[in-house]
Formats: sequence, C-alpha cells, structure tokens
Amino acid sequence: MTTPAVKPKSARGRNRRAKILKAAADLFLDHGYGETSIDAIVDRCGGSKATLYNYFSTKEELFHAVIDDIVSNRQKPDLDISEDLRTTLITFALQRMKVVFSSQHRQLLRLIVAERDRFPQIAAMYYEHGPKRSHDLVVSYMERLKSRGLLEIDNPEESAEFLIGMLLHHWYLAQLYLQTPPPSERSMRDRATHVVDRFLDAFGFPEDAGLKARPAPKKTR
Amino acid sequence: MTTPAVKPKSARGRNRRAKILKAAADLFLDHGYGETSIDAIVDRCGGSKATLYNYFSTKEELFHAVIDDIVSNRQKPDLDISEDLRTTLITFALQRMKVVFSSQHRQLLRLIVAERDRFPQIAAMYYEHGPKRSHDLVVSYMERLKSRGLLEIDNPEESAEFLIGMLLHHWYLAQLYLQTPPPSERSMRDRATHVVDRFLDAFGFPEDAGLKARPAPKKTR
DNA sequence: ATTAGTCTGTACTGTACAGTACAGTTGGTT
DNA sequence: AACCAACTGTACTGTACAGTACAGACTAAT
Repeated sequence: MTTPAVKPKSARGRNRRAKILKAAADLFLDHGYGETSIDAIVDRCGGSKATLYNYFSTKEELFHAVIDDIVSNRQKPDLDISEDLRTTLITFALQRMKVVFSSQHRQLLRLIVAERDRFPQIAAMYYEHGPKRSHDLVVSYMERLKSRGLLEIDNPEESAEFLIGMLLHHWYLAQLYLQTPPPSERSMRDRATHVVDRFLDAFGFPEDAGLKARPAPKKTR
Repeated sequence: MTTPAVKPKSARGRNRRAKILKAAADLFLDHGYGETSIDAIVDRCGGSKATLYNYFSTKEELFHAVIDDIVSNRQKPDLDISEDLRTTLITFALQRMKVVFSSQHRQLLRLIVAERDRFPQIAAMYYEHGPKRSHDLVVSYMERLKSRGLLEIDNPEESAEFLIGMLLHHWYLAQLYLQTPPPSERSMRDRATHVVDRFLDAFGFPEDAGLKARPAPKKTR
C-alpha cells in the first residue's frame, strides 16, 4: 500500500525532483542499491523523506528512474565515416573506449550487473542502448564494406564481434574485477591502432587492403 | 562480539560443515549475498543456526569460505601443446569457452562482480585464478611461438589479449546483462575455429603460417 | 551405561531500514 | 494579506534479519 508517485507541477517541484535524482544517482553509483538507504539520499539532497515519497513511490521506482535517466542521457555509440576505412575504424574504436572506460561508466556497469536479477529490464535496456547498438553499427558498416568489396568478410556479425572483443575485453575484465584506474588516453589510442591494424590483416585482401592510408613499414605487432 | 569459528574435529563435524557450505553455495549462487539469509541456509541444510555459527563466525566469513571453496576447486585453465599450433589453439579455445560459459560459472561471475566492493580480495583472487592465469598461459605460448619464428608477433601480451577477446567478449556481455542460455557446444566449436583462423591470418606469416594443418580452401569468414 | 563433546530447536535481542502519519512551515499567486 | 498547494521535520510502525542464549538430545568411545 504505497503512496502513488506524483509528477511535479511547479518549477520548484521539478527542481526538487531533479535534486533527489542527482543525489540518488551519486549514492547508488558509489555504494550500490542495497547499501544506499533512503535516509542517506534524503540527507544528501536536503528536504524530507515525505517529499521523496511524493515523487517516487518506492525505492525500486526511484532506482529505475535514476538508471533510466543516466542511460538515456549517455553518449550514444556512433560511427562517423571518413573516406578511408582505417581512420574510420580507429576513430570509432577510440570513441568507444573513452566511453566504456570512463569512471562513471565503470560504476554504472557494476551496478547494473549487480542488480540484474532484481531489475532485469534495466540490464536489458542498458545492453540495447550500449553494447548492442555499438555492435549493430559496426555490423552494418561491415556489410557495406563487404558489398563494396573492400574487405574479405563472410560473416559481418562475427567480424564485428571480433573487432570489439579485441578492443575491449581485456580491460573490461580488469574493470569488472579489479580496482585499477582507467587506461590513459595514450594507451587507448595505441590499442585502437593496433587492433584495427590486426583486424585489417585478418580481413583485408592481402594485396591492397586499406593500404591507401596504412603505412606499410610501420608494422608493429 | 562474535563467537569464534571452530574447526570440525569429528567426521560428523566435517560432514556438517560440508553440508552447510554446499547449501550456502547453492543459495548464494542462485540469489546473491544480500538476498540469502542465514535462516534460509539453515533451513536448506537442516540442523540449526547455532551449529552454523559454530563453524563460521559471521555471514561474511561463510561467504568467503564458500567462494574460496568453489574457486580453488574449479578447473584451472590449461594449454596442451600438440604438434601443430592451430590445433593447440583451437583446443585451448574450446576448453576455455566450455568453462567460462557453463551455467555454474555464469552465476559465480555475477556474484563476484556484484559483491566486489564488499569483498575485493575475493574478486582479485578469482581474477588471478581464472582470467589472469588463462591469459598468462597464452602469453607464454605466444612467446615461444615468436622465438621459434612460427608467428609474426611483436607483442605477445597484446596478441594473447586479442585472441581471448575475440573468443569471449561478445558472449561474455550477453552472459552479464541478459538471461540467455549458454551457447551450444556446436556454436562454441565453430567460434573457436573461426577465431583461431582469423588470428592466424593476422599473426601468421602470409607464405606459410600454420598451413601444415590448415585446410586452405576452407576459408570461411 | 556413563560421560564428554557436539548438535538441535526455539526463542530472544538489537538494529537497520522502508515506508507512513501528521502537525507545522514555506512560498508563490491573486 | 490571505490562501493553498507543496514542502519539511520528526517521530512512529512494522518487518527482516544477523547474531546469541540455553536447555535438552544425540553420538561415540570407554
């Protein structure tokens, strides 16, 4: 028998609600769902418990609102196509790593995994907006490259999975299990180029693959 | 002021303790740490709370013991070297996937990530015994291949990361965020061969890389 | 069969916390 | 100034659960 949630009508109300969301986001991301009490949220944003329960009828609803807010305001994966494919891929790779290995994202990630059983829809939503979307972007790009005969790809899905896996997996594990700082911009950039070059080795035509922009002597593996 | 934990002296005691561990493992893996109550554990294994607190002085200590037990009894990653490198890699890849995508492992994984902040040592221990060990195995194999001139590798670390990333990342994400069944043996086998072949494309010498056992016409990408 | 150590059931304590009740205050609108 | 809705503080209820207390029952070895 919970009090129904109410939409704020005044500007003051909208402000209060936003303050609550912000405080809750900070605490949930820092300490997790179970370890964050409603009282702690109220303490952090000022005001009173009654007000909070005016806008969010349960703790679960509040959590939902917090994650919705974060996920829908995150930078969406995107792929800017430049004239040469190596540059396009490296740019995408770097942009993706910057998002995935940002400190806000590390916290979000672990929170979502931790609460997946309690909030399976949230985990699914996150997956759709993040990893899935990024994957799909790459797949459609691969299909285009394949149909234009620029890469020797049989299975665009799989090639996209390989590219992203090489890019992210190793550091992703560290992010999940260890408490290490995010990689530097420099090392992300290095990794991006190495991954893309190895990818082109595997999927390019031996004769001419992407060679327009790829400096042949610089073969560092 | 908790009662100190006691080592079982009798066979009966050792049996009791083992039953408790088993029941706790089942419940922790199924429902997580916070959602598993001591009472539920006691209900499941019979006996009484007092006995449990005789062997484990707190809930945290019990959890620790449970995970220690599971992690140290898990199948360790291993790499059997056959005469040809393609076979060696495919065998390793398949064995690794079978472990990582088993249903027991999915549960363990999510539990460890979820509780990483409460039990950072556990997460680190898991990482060392699982992903780290597997990675190190591949690295030392790569070093050997490099020094024998069988692969064109500059950075053995990185090449190992790429191999494992291609192999695991995509399904790993699904395992973390979605509630999908584990992949079939058949699809794991397919993936293992595709990954290894693409890996050899990227790191083998164009002229002769691993061709002894690699059927050239069967180039499915 | 006695004894010592171990196990069991039940009932209890204390605490943390989600959610509610309510009386009083604030601040914007007319 | 007067009104009303939205806010605030505080105190409360109920519940879930970690950990304790204790009296009695079981088991095994002599």
